[in-house]
Amino acid sequence: MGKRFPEYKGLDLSRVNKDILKAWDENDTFHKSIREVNGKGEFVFYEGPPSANGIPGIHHVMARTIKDAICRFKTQCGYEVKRKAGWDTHGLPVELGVEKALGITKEEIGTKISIEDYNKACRTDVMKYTDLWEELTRKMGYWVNMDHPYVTYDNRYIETLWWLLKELYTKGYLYQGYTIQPYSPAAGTGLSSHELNLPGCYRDVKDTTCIALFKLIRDKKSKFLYNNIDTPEVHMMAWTTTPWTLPSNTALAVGKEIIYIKVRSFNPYSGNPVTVIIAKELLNAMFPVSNATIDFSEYKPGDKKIPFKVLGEFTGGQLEGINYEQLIDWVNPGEGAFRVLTGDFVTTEDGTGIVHIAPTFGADDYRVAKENGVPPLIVKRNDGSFGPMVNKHGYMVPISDMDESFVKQSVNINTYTGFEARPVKNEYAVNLSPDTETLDVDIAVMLKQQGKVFRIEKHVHSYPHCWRTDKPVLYYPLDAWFIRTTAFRDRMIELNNTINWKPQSTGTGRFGKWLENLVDWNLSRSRYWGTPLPIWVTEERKEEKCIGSASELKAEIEKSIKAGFMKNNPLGKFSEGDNSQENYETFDLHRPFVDDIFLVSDSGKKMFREPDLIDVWFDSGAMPYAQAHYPFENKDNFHEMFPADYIAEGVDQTRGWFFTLHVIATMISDSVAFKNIISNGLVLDKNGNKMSKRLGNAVDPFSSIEEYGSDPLRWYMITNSQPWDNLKFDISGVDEVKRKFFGTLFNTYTFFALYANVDNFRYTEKEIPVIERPEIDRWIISLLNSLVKEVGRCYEDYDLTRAGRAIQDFVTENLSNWYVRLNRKRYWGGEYDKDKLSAYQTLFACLETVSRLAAPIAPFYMDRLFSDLNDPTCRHIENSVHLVLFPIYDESLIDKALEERMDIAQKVSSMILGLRRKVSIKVRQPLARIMVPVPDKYFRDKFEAVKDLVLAEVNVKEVEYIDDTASILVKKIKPNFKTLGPRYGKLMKEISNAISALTSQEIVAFENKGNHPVTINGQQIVLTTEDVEIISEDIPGWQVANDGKLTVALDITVSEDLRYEGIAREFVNRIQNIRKESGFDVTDKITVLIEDNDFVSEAVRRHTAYIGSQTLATAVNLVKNVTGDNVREVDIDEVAVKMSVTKNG
RNA sequence: AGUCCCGUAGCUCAGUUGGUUAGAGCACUACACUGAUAAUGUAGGGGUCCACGGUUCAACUCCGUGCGGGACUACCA
Repeated sequence: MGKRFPEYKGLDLSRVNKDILKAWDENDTFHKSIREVNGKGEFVFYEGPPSANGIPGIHHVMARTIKDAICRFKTQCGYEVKRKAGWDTHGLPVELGVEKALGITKEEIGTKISIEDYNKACRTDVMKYTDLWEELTRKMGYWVNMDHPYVTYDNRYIETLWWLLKELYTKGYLYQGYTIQPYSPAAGTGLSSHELNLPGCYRDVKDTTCIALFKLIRDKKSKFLYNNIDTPEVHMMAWTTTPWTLPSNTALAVGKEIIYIKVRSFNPYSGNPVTVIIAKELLNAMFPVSNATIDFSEYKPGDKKIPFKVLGEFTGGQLEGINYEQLIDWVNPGEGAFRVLTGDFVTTEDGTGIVHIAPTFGADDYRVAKENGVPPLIVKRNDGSFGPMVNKHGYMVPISDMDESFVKQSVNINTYTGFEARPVKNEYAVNLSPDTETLDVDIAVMLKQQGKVFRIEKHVHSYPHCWRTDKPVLYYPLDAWFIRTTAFRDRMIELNNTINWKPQSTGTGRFGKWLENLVDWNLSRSRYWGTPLPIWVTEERKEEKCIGSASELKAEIEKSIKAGFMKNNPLGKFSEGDNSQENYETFDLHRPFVDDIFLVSDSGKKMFREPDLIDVWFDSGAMPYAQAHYPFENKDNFHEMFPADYIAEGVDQTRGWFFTLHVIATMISDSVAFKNIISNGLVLDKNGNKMSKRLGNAVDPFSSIEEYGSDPLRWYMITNSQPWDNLKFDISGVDEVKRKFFGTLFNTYTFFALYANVDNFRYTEKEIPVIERPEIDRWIISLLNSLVKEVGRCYEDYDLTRAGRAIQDFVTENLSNWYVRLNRKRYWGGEYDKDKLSAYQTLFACLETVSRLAAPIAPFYMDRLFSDLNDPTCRHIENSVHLVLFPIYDESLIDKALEERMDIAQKVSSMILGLRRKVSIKVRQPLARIMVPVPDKYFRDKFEAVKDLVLAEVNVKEVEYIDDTASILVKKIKPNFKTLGPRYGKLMKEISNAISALTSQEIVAFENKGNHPVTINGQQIVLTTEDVEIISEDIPGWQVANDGKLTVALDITVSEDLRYEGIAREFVNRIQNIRKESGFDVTDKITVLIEDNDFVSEAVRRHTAYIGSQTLATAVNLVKNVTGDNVREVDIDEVAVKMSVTKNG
């Protein structure tokens, strides 16, 4: 005798979680699952490295379930899925965390704490929650290989990054440029965006603003503006809150779609006539409506009210390309400047709808100028370097600081002299008397004198301030290293089109649009804890070297030692070609150690490392290469691990990891980095708010797993909504999943195990061919095969949600609620015959297949279910569902006609039960017959096949078919819009009316003839039966129910015979209850004594055998007085009857 | 500001290529059922399918414009 199927008291998924984890450990199941079957090869998955300096949240369970499920599925398909774990260790969050913990600021690094100690702290801090992460990974059942995770701070990892950077550098794709960033002249440092978001940083200040008048140049392009005007010139008006940037103006921007108008008026300061251009919407902000009526002849210079007249309108697009004269001629920027551009950032919310562009002092300005080939205004300084007109201290560059020949060539000394060396904001100067006019005011006054300004006014606006010095921030060009991603834009778009995105819209939309608007990747970060830029330059920046490996660095240092720039070699102990961790721990490529390495240039000059770090996104984007320490290792088998078949992360990574993976793979390997991708949405709290520790609405994954186990959590997250929709996480939903899906599946198994053990079913008998099994078995087998097909297709398509929902639907609706419910009697009692065996084999197959289908999403319980089924039967050698291949469906077992028949049976049963309910006749009371109208010629055969099931389910003896011709049916007719619509179009409404107007006789005639002519608007139309739907709606005098085309009537007459039978069934019910209450085993034989009572005794007499067989009673006796043990009084149709039920012998 | 996602019952979600009674589960109410029982069945209430326009014989579905929620990116002259 083999093992029994384990039986359980209750379902404790938390317990299952723990037990299965233990089993996985003991059997080393995970490592065993990393194998290939049938030569399937590898399925490459990349793990997006989490940062272990934060505590894992419930959303990580979501993202990781998506990763895990696909990997498990592919394993089941026979692929080897290696999935190396990794840790993201660099970056700002780590640094900020350490700064907070140590109570220091960025400026104090290097003074209060050495960079070395600081980085040491970062290195420790970043791994502080490693244990928690590993615990979550384990408990949630996320199978990822943690044996040798890649760590981004590892020197080997960094070495690959350097190699990649050198590849880019050598090809000319890594270059130095500048970018406009918030900069504090007082502190001499750039500010990061989070520093600008510190409270109190944005402050209202009162600045002098002005609306400057830019004089257009009259040529072919601008010709149309000079029609019907009486001034020689046309000016464009542009507002600025920073007049000090006006000398750096090199362009104007308008909105392409914005409507602009030409206005004739007067300069308020000089009183001279002017013609100006302004956005139509802002006309009245500049020219009050009331002034429109003032006669021009009445105006005198100096008048407060200035008349105006609109002369014409045009779009911004028409203005594009027009040239204008430089507003302030201090420095000549050279060719290409002073053009009107179009920019999408231009609005008509304030100002004039025309934006003054100073590429050196605004990020938008910089971008739009660059895109249009407009030069920034840059001066050459006497050290040979170039820079904006304002120096790093916030002063206008003194002429003495400029390069002599540059001054001669490009600077107007006459006009500039009065302004040079002045601070652009008075706050930057130390000893300035408080009443000193600002540069803004003086520039405005100068423009006023020249007639180049239309309005000067004080304006209060919000402006960012440096949180350290309290002084205003400038947007200022700062040096930075860039990757020339724009050179690969088209190729990246092309490659992106080959990627299978889930959802597709993220790929074509969010990601695709991002690629189209690509700008070069700014790689520089002025921080401490990260991958250093491997570039050394000489002091005058003429010579550069990019280092691409540890051995190269070691060799270069040797040269430097020879040249006398270094005393010893920090990489002295490093031996080339030895890829061991020990060898790579003999040195450190981080700051400050790399900063102390000086190299020698080819011409013999000392070289210093560029102090920047690289963007951490490069770290993670380079992960396909760096996790393999490519090309120092894995050079020959790299194609086996690149590109990835599949990755998955949150949609917030679109511009992060997804992008950097794509860029680097495109630029280095001319390939995609991943072929399939699921980007999931956020996990919100149940009210749709973002979870945050601060608000206290964050859900702790550990306690949820502890309470429910991982499976319900995983199942809920996958099936509740599509992963890319935000998930409103509600723990009661997890509870529901537990009850509905896992509870039902567990119940089904328990039911099976109970009887299989009673009958000693061990699946040792020969398999009964499906064709020989009863209809209902073939039905569930057909559905099961359909399910395998559907679920496999969904998984293949990376659609976990549909897969999970299909499984759940099968288990709860078809398997449990229909198949098992209708078949209960086949399992219990009776002979161990072919029918019973068929029932066991069928139910076993369903349960076992479900365990394999659902294993990717619910790895714990499905493993339990699988082994519970497999241990006694040994159908598979493997002891875990995760080592067994995914089921294969048999198309020949899918019988759609059978599925349709059963659908009819389910609907009819449901309708009859509804009717019983309506007339309050219990299902236990047998009824004589139902009547079913036959809607078409196939129906009768279909129904015959499922007749017995229906009759048993609803406890009715007979079915009677009613033919079409019978006149007792009341028919209803409905037009079939799908066939009529395309044919008759506009006549539909009339046809519909005509059809509904048909009488019952006409409908019958129509049915018999097969067609029916109608006349609509004088047009003869012949309707066929295809064009309408005829249903038998009612049978007068009967209890009738409808569902779509199906109609059923119930005969509710209860004859004496039926009455007695009903009472007998009542007894069976009571006896079963007593058995259960008394704690009898299902197999115990009993003796039943029933009080001899006029009302019920006839029923018992007639049905003694029936009662006995149903309740395993060896004797059912009527006695005068019931005595002895276990005497009870039960109610049979409101009559009290005494009876006793006792266990035999 | 741009790009993308979402908006269907009190809640969570389905809704195939447009076709006329818009579904399921949960919750609620009532009544049943009970050898699967931490289940189950039947019935009921509950919907301007976010709004407005358009295309069409016909729109929850397609198009446009808004509104609301969310994500990312950029920024305010």
